[in-house]
Amino acid sequence: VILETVAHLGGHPTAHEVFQEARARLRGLNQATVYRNLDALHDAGLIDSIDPGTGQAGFAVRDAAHLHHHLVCSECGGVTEVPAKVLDRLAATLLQSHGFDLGTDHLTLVGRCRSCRSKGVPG
Amino acid sequence: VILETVAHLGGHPTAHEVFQEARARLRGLNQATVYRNLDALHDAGLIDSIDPGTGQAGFAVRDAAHLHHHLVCSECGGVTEVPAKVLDRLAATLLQSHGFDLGTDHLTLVGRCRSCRSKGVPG
DNA sequence: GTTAGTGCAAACCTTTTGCAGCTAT
DNA sequence: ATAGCTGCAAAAGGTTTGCACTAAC
Repeated sequence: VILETVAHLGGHPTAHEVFQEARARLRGLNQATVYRNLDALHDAGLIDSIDPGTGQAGFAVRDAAHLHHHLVCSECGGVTEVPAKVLDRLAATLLQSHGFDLGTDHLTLVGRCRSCRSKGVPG
Repeated sequence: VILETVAHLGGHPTAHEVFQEARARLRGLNQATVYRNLDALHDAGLIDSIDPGTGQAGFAVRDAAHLHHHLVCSECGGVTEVPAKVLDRLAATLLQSHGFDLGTDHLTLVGRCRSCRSKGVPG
């Protein structure tokens, strides 16, 4: 049911959001159970866990058809999704030079988004 | 003194590590003061704050001569540093395609390190 | 009857905040 | 006295854990 809830919510809901929604289906559901299941599903490779830098983890069903990474603006906190293939070249480079196998989904890249840049605050 | 402590520690100490070390110099120093100063120094652009995905923030003096990013292994938690210029091409691409100005230092990239990959666990 | 998963509540950890006091302007 | 920074203690927020209980094999 937890997995269905994550899928149903779409996007990248936080543990608390999953909890709220799942509890609507299973009365009496406890937050600890949600965390335990989220963790188990993550270990099982069925969901991704995401660190958006906000202090709370996000979750999403693993979906090969919609691999993407996140551009997080350090000023406004806005999140933009970019297709995973944008990092293909970088991934190849890192694999070659450091033997490091870059994750293929839900990496978080921090920077300044277009609108915050155009507001003209010096970097 | 906080700034000196971060510089003296080197690497990417956590707030708690800075606190411990700084307290050795200033008896009675409080954790709240460390957080307040770390925040102020970060706002002033003198130090970078880093999200290593461990739930506690890291800090480092901003040093144009040693710009780098972090490769964090999702299995062993090990951190490898890579020169910032590795991401130059990606940064240019993102700027062009999304108007997104990628941070130049201390980004965190998650994946699997060489030794964990060679231990042969399927990914 | 042993294992796995649950609710509940309390603990945990990092970080933030309210407040009173000190220092220098 | 006023503004700014401090210590202290307590709160906040997200997450984890101990324990007793239930359901399943």
